[in-house]
Amino acid sequence: MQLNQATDYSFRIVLYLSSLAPGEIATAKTIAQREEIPMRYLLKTIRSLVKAGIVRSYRGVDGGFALAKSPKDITLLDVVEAVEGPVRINRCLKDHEYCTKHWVKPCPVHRVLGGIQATLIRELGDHNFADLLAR
Amino acid sequence: MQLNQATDYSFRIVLYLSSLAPGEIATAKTIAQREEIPMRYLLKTIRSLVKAGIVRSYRGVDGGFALAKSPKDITLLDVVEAVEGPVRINRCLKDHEYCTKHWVKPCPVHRVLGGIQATLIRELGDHNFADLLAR
DNA sequence: TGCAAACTATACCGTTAGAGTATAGATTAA
DNA sequence: TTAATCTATACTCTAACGGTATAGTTTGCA
Repeated sequence: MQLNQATDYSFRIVLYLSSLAPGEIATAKTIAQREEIPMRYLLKTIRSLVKAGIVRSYRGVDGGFALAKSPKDITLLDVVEAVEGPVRINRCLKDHEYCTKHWVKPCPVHRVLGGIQATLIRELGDHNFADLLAR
Repeated sequence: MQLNQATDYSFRIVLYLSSLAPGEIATAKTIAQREEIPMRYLLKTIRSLVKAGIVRSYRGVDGGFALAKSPKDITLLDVVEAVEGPVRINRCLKDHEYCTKHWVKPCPVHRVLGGIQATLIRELGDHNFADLLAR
């Protein structure tokens, strides 16, 4: 029931890139040092942000990373899903095999957890990185 | 970011015990069969519910398990915490070492996640097993 | 008294996911 | 052409998860 380390790093990566001038590029080395993330692990982790269209990468000399869109268009949810995939707080919400055991209708736990998960997703989606920076 | 199998089993165990007459005892074998939980794993898992004061155990012949209190006094949160410990959605909310890196005040991600976690905890605490059964 | 039906305690096992490292390769500016 | 960067893939180590095994304790009852 916990976001993993890569996600936590990713929050900090995106927050840092959000603090730069629009379009400004930072190298992996700079980000790693600033945010105290192991360099090679950062390189691996940031790939999911690139693939998700949150971060853009530039190869070669003077290359590096920059946000692919405006901080206000990136939410916590975007980052979580980029790194961990869809938010599912319980297996029965992922695989309907579970929880249909002794209930004709989906079991009540199933339904209530579904509601709680929906709230969680909504809240994560409600916070973008422009707002975060402003605080 | 997912509740584990033991927690899911525990929801079903408590829900089943809630459906019995007050004070009625069910053996591990019965619960295991009804809820399709491996018997030995159930015996291990249900210990945390006993230790948390949610379930009472009775040893010896005619022994078994029953709720230690009324279903309306047991919430989803009680069960989650009994099995997994306190709900912490991010490491920085567990260990203040993290996230204080480049911020004098706690970092904004930290603070927002704290709020989201509070909502999650409140919602889990809002649903008791009497309500769940009634649905 | 002794036995069998239950739970308890502890320890073990196999698999998977998480966190991080390593190596070789591709791209690009100068 | 070279050096600075990112990319791809694969590897390692550890801890947690899910489950099993064994031996022990408690209790009702014949």
